[in-house]
Amino acid sequence: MQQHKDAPLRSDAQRNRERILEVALAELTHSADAPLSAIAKKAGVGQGTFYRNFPNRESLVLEVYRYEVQQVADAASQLLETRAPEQALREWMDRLAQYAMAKAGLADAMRKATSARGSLAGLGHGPVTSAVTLLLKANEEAGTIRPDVTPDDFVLAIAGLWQIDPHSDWQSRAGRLLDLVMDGLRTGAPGA
Amino acid sequence: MQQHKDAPLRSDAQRNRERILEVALAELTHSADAPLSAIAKKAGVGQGTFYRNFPNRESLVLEVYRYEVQQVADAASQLLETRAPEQALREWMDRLAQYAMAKAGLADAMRKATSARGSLAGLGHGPVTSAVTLLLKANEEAGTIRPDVTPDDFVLAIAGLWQIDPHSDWQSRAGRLLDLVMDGLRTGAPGA
DNA sequence: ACCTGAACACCGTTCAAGT
DNA sequence: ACCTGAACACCGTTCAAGT
Repeated sequence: MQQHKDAPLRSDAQRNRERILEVALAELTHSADAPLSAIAKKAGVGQGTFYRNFPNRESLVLEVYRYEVQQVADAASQLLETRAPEQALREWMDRLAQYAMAKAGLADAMRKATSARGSLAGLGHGPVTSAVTLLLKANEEAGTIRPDVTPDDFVLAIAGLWQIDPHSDWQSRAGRLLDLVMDGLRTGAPGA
Repeated sequence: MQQHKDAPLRSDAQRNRERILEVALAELTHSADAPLSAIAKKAGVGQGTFYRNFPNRESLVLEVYRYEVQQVADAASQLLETRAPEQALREWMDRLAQYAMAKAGLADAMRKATSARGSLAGLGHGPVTSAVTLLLKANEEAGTIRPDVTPDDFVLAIAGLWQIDPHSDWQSRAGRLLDLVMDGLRTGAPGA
């Protein structure tokens, strides 16, 4: 008997939750593996309170970046309105790279949000997959990319992004990778 | 004063080191994050002995898979002798995928062996990079891929491999990814 | 219904004492 | 020169006691 169906949190509980998220955003942005205990402490809540809200690290990370991830996802449809499908796709990828590099923890969140067995809900297969589906569909219909590319293919193809060191000059490395991916998406029939 | 210049290890020390590696291979292959303490225990050595040989997890992983990684790297030149450059490249990628999927810990080793800031020696930038360089060069000269692809580009392009769950049916996902990468490598001029 | 903080478990790392 | 294993530090997780 933990919590009623959709009962709103008690006001103090809600404040606690918000403070945790606030601190976590700052902390995780700085380094992706900041200790959870340190976050609890800085947020001024006990360990138990922390764990009631976020039973494990993944649930915290997903929640912290839910807003940012949603924003990235939303950019897809906006780009499709103002640009040709091909450009929209490419610019979206650039934005994705920018976000990932700016926030150290976001790359992890993305990996989990897109990974098949991310298990945990929230962004389950979520908004990013939807955004990708949208972009791929638009491009397929415009004939700018081949018609057999799945969102899963795409996510694997850009996985190199999450491996780039945000401190080095990631710009050129990411750019070259995305150029390569775009070309791969464009060309003709797949192999045997 | 730990160890003379190239003095051979005392025989008991050498046996210990070998037993650790033996156990570690089995253990890490099964799950990539097996506790180091468990490995030490199963190998029948004290914690201190373990740490003398492998000061951190990475050094152990690199050493454990040094042989396997070397084998994958060597396959490159062998393939180039018996096959057309394009086929050699593609088959090498397939082998890479197979190894990575068979050994849970090897994917991690690969990431570290190829990552720019893997820091630790051993496979520093090592044999894998050499193998990739070889394969890319042969293909560039044969005109089967574009001439501006660096080993770094390639490593980032196939990074999706390390993200595939070895327990699911990885075959098709890896295959589709590698098809896509091959096409990206082949096509004409890069973007703006 | 929610909070706190001590307590526990686990794992990596060090080090004094042995041979 | 090398080994052992107890001891320490750190972090995640649980839970009895409080309001």
